[in-house]
Amino acid sequence: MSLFQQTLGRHVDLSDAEKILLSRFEQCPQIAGKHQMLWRPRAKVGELFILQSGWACSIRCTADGEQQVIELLLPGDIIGLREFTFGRHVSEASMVTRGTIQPFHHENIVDVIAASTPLAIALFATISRQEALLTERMLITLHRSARSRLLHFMIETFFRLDKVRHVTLAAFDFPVSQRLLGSILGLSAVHINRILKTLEQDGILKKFRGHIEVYDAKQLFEEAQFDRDYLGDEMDGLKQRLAQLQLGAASANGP
Amino acid sequence: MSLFQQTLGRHVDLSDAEKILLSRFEQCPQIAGKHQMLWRPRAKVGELFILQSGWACSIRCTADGEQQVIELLLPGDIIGLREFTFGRHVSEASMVTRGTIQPFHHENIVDVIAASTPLAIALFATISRQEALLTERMLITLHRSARSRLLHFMIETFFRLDKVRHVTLAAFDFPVSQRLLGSILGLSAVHINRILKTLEQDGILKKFRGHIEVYDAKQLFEEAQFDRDYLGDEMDGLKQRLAQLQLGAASANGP
DNA sequence: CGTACCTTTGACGGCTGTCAAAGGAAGTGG
DNA sequence: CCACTTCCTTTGACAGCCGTCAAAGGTACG
Repeated sequence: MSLFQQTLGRHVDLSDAEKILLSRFEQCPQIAGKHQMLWRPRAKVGELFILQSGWACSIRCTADGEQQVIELLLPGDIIGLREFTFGRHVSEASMVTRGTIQPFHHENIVDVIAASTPLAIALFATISRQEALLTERMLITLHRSARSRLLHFMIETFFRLDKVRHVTLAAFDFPVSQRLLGSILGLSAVHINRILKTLEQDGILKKFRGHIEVYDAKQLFEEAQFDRDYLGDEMDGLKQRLAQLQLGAASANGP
Repeated sequence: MSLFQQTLGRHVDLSDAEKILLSRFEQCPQIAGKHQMLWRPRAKVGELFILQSGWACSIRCTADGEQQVIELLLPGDIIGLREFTFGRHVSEASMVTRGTIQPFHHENIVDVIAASTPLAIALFATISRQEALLTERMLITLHRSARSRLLHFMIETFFRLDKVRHVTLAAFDFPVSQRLLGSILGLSAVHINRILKTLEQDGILKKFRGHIEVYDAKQLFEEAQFDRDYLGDEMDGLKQRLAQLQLGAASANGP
């Protein structure tokens, strides 16, 4: 099963027909270089991308040339999902590392929604989870210290990675520069550096160029006050109704 | 045309059949009192609400009893849309003022999505706009001063109100206490008060209990660096594809 | 008429940004 | 393989925004 099917399949059970529908999106994979821009701000919304490998982010560029990172995108994520109903992009998107992307036209999402209610719901669940990530980040930004924010972001990213492909907390890849961390968390790169230094001194973790080593997971989670609830994939309340709908459709179309 | 139809109709053109489908949601309106809680945190997701009149908000309550406001909801908004695919609520919702709400079960959204692709897309557009609001608020929180944040929030709320029912910038209702403003913007009530005082001294605006009077709109917009892009309803790129789909469906079902 | 909440004001302190400068790492082209 | 450039990391000094605490007056609601 492909990464994309796996991602949407976290929310609903996919039939063979639906897998075929999705496989149409997974053609023409492309290599995207580090820092490659995927669309320009204010460009008409057209191509979206499934991120197969590598990390990406969406960015807002302010009038005074500052770069503000909106979200970090990991393998399995759809780049641009948040804006596919807009006429024009309000953000720009670019690769954080080199990676593989599969472009598709935003109109194709409409076709999928029209063709399969379960997939439509799965897409809703996907965008809702994305919004939940954003909500959590906003609340934490508003109410916690820089150190707690940084720790929380590292744990969140670890869990998101772990869902896609098993990684270990003790040591995992984390190709995000201190400057980029600052842009994501709304802190200066200087301050990020100071925090990282104290984290190392306190024996909690060490970020060493492209990866993180965690020395004291217990204290890490304690300080970050991490609550996994918002990362859940389950959709219990709706699966039942989807099953009813499919039964109804089957009997209507049946012999 | 009802408020709800008007809200979804901002994104797509509604057929008569779709209006009938939506009218099913708009039964049994209820009065909800000030501060009335609409669901408890961690409750199973069940009833959602169309807000017909009055203001509401969704809230996260932390372990230490602090209240963090996630979003402000205005007439025409769907309360709980962000969480309808989740098994359990991660937030709680409550009324800011007295108002009217129309409850419906979250499974009904699935039925609407199954019954009408244009309505499904309109719901996507709605949730995407909600996410855009959140994104904007997060970026502004991360990168702007408290004063700029407060001004920006006031303007945003004005435009959201103005979409639903024409209001004037010179004087409009704004039933949000200084404490609540603090919870929304992640500032202490004390600091909100200090900012409001300077805003009045600078001749920009005055918040007087339940409403705002704007004295100097030009300077207001200038300081807030307000950019309307993210509030747009248009969905140009997808309307065409929706029309194609409907034509296809019509010829398939036709005589 | 009393109680609870909201607003207002002052003093103080800490977290975090800005500026500046230097050393290190990595990618590029010859 | 080396020189060069660019970006990233590290460190120090200093300033300012905004939170916290405390207390008093005002307002709404029962």
